[in-house]
Amino acid sequence: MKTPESGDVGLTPPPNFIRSIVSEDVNTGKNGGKVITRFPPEPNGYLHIGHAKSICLNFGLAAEFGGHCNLRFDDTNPSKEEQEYVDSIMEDVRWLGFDWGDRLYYASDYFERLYEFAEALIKKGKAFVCDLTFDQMREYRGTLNTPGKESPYRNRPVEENLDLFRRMRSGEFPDGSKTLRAKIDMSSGNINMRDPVMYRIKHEEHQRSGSKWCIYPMYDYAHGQSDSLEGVTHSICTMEYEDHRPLYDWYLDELGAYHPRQCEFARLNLSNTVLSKRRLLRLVNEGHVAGWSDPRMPTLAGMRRRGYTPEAIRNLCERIGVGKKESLVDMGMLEFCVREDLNKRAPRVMGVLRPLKVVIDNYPEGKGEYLDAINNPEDPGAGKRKVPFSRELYIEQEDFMEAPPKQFFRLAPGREVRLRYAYFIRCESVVKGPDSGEIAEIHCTYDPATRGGDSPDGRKVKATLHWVSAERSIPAVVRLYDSLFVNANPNDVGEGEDFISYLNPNSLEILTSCRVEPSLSEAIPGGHYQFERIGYFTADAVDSKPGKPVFNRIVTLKDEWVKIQKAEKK
RNA sequence: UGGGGCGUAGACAAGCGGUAAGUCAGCAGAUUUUGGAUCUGCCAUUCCCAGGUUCGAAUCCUGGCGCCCCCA
Repeated sequence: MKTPESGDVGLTPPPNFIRSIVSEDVNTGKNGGKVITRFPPEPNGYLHIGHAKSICLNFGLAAEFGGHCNLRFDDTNPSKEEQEYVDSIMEDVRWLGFDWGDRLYYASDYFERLYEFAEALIKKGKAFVCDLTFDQMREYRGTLNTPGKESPYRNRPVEENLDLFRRMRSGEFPDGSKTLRAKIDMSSGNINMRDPVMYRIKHEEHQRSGSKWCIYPMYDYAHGQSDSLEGVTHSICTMEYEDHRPLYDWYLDELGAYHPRQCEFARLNLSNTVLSKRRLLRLVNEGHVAGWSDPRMPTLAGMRRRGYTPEAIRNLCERIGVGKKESLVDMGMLEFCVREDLNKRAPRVMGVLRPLKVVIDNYPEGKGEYLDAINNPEDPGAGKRKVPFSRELYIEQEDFMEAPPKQFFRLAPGREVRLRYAYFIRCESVVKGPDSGEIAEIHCTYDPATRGGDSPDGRKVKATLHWVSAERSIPAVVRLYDSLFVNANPNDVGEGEDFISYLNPNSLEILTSCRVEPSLSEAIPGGHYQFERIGYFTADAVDSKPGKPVFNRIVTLKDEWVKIQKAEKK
């Protein structure tokens, strides 16, 4: 999968057992050497990074073996699905960089075919109409350790089943009064095989088929047959469906239909966040986040808003591999992927998050000048820009210390540092606030001979600071995001505990008095920038406006100094 | 007292009978007008445990143990 922004994704995909299976099937000429996969989301939630793993796998395999991947909405449940989700899913898959072409399908389009299959099974004596209520059915099902009992309706004659099923379809019976069940084995150790329900009655409007149907197929029944109808060769799903495979196979075998091969892989877990639909829904509904696309959410919509790139996400998916083992991928891996991507292409800019005023006493009052700054040292083609310098500047509060520890080599009284692309400055004095004793501003002198940042006499400084002109910078709002949860695995909660209690109270900090270089007045919404020495940011796609930029922090830069500080605390 | 799956470093993950790849993290150094980036070196005598087979086992066999999923 190539994109204009990054052409190196997926060129040499690492080996994994699913690729081996597909590759072998291709080599042995199975399915005529064709590979057709599918991504089958249920349109009842937003896609998250766990889905991205599946999307990358399915579309990636199809691309690698010259096949294709279908996008199929598994919209068999009329009560839970909404157009909002359908739209967001399509947007997210496209954003990730994949294209299903004209292969957009809906399971609901197969309702008629699915119905015919069901009648075929009835005629074959492999399915029956059951009058057990929901509760009775649960009773009859048995438990993990005890076999179930056969339904008293199990041996209805074929003709009666056919008649009843047709009347179910025509709307003669109320919701829940009857189901169509497969006749398999009530004593199976695999509970999925204990005469599973194929159809239930639901007098509900379906968003696509309207009121045409009042019976709807169950997932297990609809899914495999949909795969079959589409000629899918490899039906790739997550491990929890491994138990369902015997049923998947059973339907197809009894029907004598084209039989795709189901393969299961372990779903993705990411540290410090949650990826279950139920939990994400709770975060949204209980207002812990500002909706599905809150930049802290692991949804693709949220990650996009946060500023993560599709390249980074695809790279992550490749790096983590595909296996059957349950795992918890460290968020650090994702962060590495974004840094790696953005380092190559994000233009560098200067912005001061927590400003501290610096006055250059020996710089002429009223004077101003423009200095050359390199847009991206990693990309010579990115060119240069002019940054305004003046007598009064802002630097980062944390770049100055009155009484620095030994390892701090930024600005301090009497010490000289470099202002990036500008001059060497030396701190001469500190002015404190009237009451609090807080540092109000610092006074420095500059060395005119160091213009641009080089010293003709070869003297060295230990630090280079970013800065902005007090007068010629513009205000900006910056939102600092951190992980949503404080513990690595919020799913792993003790008895009676709620994952909500592990929410990170500091997952969002909004800074409103930031100053950024004037070029950022035109920051492109959704564009990516590296604030030198701080991190990668995106101009918020919704809130950022010309002249009034709003930035989201995607990820910090690696920072040796915070590491040192942490080490010293210990 | 059923069925299915999984156990290789702090986190991922190759390996498929010939003597433990790679990535992230970590550590050390070089370099650096971002304490960024880059570069170099280090980081599992051992693969859940115990037996067995073999000249040789992470890989094969037997028996344990642990974790996950399925009745919701």
